[in-house]
Amino acid sequence: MYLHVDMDYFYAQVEEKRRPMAKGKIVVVCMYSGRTPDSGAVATVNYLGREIGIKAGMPIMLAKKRAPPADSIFVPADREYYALISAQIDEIIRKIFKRVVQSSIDEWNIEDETAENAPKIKEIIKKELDLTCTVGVAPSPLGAKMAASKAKPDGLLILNDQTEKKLIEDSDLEKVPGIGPKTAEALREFGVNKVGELKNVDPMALVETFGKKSGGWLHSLATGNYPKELGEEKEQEEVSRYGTLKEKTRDMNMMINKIDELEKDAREWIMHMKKSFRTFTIMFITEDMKVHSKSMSFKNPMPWNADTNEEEKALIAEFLQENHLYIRRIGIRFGNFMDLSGQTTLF
DNA sequence: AATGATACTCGGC
DNA sequence: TTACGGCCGAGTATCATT
Repeated sequence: MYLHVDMDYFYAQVEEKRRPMAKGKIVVVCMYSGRTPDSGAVATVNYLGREIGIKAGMPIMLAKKRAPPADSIFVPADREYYALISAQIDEIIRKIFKRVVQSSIDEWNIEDETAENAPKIKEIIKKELDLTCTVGVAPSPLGAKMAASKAKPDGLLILNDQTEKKLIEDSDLEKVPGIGPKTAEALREFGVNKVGELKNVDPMALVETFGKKSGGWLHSLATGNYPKELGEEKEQEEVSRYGTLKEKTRDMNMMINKIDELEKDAREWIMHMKKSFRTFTIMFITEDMKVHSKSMSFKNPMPWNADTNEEEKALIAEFLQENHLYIRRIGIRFGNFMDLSGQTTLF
């Protein structure tokens, strides 16, 4: 039996509790880019805002056009604070359950003998933090997550073998976690509009189109043969920081300055985690909003404060040579970590 | 031919 | 009129090594 806990409109709900001002208002949590006063995107919005069509990912300017100023507040996302609240929720959940895997800042997967404790999670989180969540319970982690999606906000939905099967088979393609707009569109080419209709597609054709892993998984949705186990908790494998440039540019100094600013934070994380890194990547978001990247790996693990200035410049120069578009946002990513401690056991 | 490493893109949240 | 973030892991093609 699996439980899936999903906090309701998490960032916006946390902001509602934190600001008495927000009571009864549309709350739009924004990631401001600093490019112009209102440029940026919506991270999330409460249900009052969703009712009038404001959505995550929407440009802030567009959201402002829809929101009556007197009835709405726009607040900058404060991820450190949300991470703190997330850690408190994590602690609460781990006091109740043994097998827990946190899958994002506001979602948890749990394995338990029964569904009995599902209402208890909701009660305790409400009582201790005054936050609502939705809990899905099902024979598989996938079913539990889809149950939670269906029941939100502030819901509880418990499925058995039959109702889980039905929920998945009757589901629209995009409502299955892992099927996005691209996969859904490609499946429509096969004449598939609901998950259950995947039964009619030759598994080989799915593998052909989507690759071994994804194709096999899609086929499993139709046969009911999808994974029934909780995954392992994994250590973070990469750390990245992104930023928006003041203006679109192809100027090396502008980009290097931004990278230097961004990587400080990422490197601090590496230091705190007592890691070394072997791979780093420069990410480019061009004026057409497309994402590109250039990466390289060192033969040996590098300390958190290793100087990578020359390598960064080389990757940027390479990108500029291959690509003629202006760059709007830039980012840096470190990965391929090695532990600096506890290596003695290797010998 | 098999296995592993690397570079890069996709997409969820 | 247009408007647009910052993360992270999964997946895959291709290259290198044996």
